[in-house]
Amino acid sequence: MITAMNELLRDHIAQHISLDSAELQLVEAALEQRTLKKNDYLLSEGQVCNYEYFVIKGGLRQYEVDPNGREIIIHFGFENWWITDKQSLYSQRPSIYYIEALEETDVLRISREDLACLSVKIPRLERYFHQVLQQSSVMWQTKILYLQKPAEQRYLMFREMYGSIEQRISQQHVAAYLGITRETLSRIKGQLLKRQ
Amino acid sequence: MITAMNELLRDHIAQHISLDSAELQLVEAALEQRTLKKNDYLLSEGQVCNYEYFVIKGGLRQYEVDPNGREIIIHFGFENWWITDKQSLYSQRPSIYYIEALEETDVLRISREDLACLSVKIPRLERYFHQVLQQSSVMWQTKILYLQKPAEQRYLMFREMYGSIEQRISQQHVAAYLGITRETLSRIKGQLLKRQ
DNA sequence: GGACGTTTTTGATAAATGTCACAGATTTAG
DNA sequence: CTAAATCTGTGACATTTATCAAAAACGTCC
Repeated sequence: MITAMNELLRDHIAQHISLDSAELQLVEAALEQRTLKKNDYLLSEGQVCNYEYFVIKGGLRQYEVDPNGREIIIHFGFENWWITDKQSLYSQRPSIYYIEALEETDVLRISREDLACLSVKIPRLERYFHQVLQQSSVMWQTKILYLQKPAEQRYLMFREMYGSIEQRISQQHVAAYLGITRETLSRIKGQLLKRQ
Repeated sequence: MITAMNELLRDHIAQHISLDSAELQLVEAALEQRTLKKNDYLLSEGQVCNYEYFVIKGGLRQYEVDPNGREIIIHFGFENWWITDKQSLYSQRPSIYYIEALEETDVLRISREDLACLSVKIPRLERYFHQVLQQSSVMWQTKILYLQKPAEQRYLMFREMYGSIEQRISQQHVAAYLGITRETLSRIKGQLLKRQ
């Protein structure tokens, strides 16, 4: 039997807990693969989010559209990241976010129900998801810290956190992630270049 | 035997999972109570954080002091909240944060090691902490969203999230939490009063 | 009840960031 | 390969927010 579960996810899990092949097969059975073209949506405002998604190729952005039509990006998801709207997933209420593909993207998804079942059958899996959640919590805390600093410092932190991935994100999306306008970001980049 | 564990925590746990009295006693044995006077520190910059703290009375603020000496508050902790520096706790590296009492405060603390032991003995406890973490994740995500909006909207969201607790926090601390100056916050409050 | 320390308010001014308009540059689709 | 669409850079100007200084309000301790 050919395993459908991507190596990336298997490795990612293995970094946190070890599963035997029977357990891996259980996990695998709960996963579905989905492919998105650029600008396709994984989730739209008003939908109830029912899945956690693991990115195996490509990139996504999670954003809100505010009453003035402005997009506020709160999160990016690239290879090896889990992404979902936890708020909607846990409350089972309509999401206020869009999750959209920035490029051609492959994800594995697992439903809330399947995840709950799996957690009962494989308690160690809860530890894996707990550790993933801890990591993302720390990231969010760091982002909160930097959002309270001036624009230039926000951009520098973005570079540190997203490193090589910066080139895959358009400048307007970086700006929307940092809470500044694209014009301001453009000027900041110009100044940084002049200074170095 | 008199139980040292505060009712607040017992109720808080009971809202998520149910423990029998033997299990409760195990948890209790791992907890220590600490009392802080106003302005006492639970954690200082440079220390490695080794505990998770549950507030049973009073309030705390978690903040960074930036290179210019400005305080950036990323989080408050009041009754019924767990508070810690997860970044330091998980990495066992020195913290960049202070956690300071805003008023006379009682907390229960549990060490990282004891928590790990307890999680093995009482697997359900992991679910409790997972759910607590999920809740705080959602809060942080909401804060990230609002930090990308203008000052007035940040203040309004603060009011919604912290409601009645606002009166227990000085205005300069609210400002430091919202990433604006106290002067700006004062003017915003003035305008809101004039408009309503 | 006063005196002290702290916090909040207010005003004048400076700095940072946003807005709008448009010209280049780059990417995409046919 | 070219035309259209999208993204990025730049300038002039508006708006928001920060800074600094001082006065008013508040709290606390004798």
